Amino acid sequence: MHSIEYIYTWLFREYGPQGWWPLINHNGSNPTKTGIIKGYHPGVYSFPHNDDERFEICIGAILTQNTTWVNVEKAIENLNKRERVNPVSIANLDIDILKESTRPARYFNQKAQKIKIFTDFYLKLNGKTPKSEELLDIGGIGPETADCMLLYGFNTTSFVVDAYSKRMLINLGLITESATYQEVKRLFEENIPRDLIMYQEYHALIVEHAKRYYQKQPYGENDPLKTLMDSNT
DNA sequence: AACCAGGACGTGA
DNA sequence: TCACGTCATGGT
Repeated sequence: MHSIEYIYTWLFREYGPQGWWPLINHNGSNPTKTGIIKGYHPGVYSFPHNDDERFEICIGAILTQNTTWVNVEKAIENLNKRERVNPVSIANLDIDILKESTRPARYFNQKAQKIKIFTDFYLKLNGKTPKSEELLDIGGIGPETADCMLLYGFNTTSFVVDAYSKRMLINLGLITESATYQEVKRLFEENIPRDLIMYQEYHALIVEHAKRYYQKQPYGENDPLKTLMDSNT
């Protein structure tokens, strides 16, 4: 078994199903997770159930750029108090109200603009699944945000790479600092089965694991997974 | 009180 | 290409 698949097996056995992507309108929760309020649905893979939920995932993907999820939840809750979070109401929502509501999620000027632009794009989709390149061309949506939308919102088996993934793989000796987004993405995709649920769980599991061992420097200092992998070769 | 979150983009060399 | 600055809240 390749190390990439071994890591997944270990993480899943350690932390279990993660219930991503969290939806704040969903009353599920997982108190074992770090710093979580609500919205996770561990072991349930039927999401999104409708177009509004899909849209909420996409908006959340934009809001969580370089930001903690608890702050994103606050932003979405703020929005939810004023408007039902769906494409039409957000498209018609005053930009200043949007900024005021999403303030806790950082960079609110930029993100409010991004959300407006994305919402117009979303409405034009008419239920279709966008290509990755289309998402990247909108502006304000980079590779990770696009992959999050595709993987969790549109159920497309496109692996999500983030800063944590790189940090962990560097520490485990599987890549170097110079590895690009696409290179890391390919490393994952070429070494695990092309399975939607596994893609979804794997990225979520990395975040959960990294929150514990890869937040403060020196990164991955007492990562039990590294100790295990070092002793096994 | 520094440090940094589930990034993206513009700039100048 | 790439290293670096900007964006600009809130928890630990």
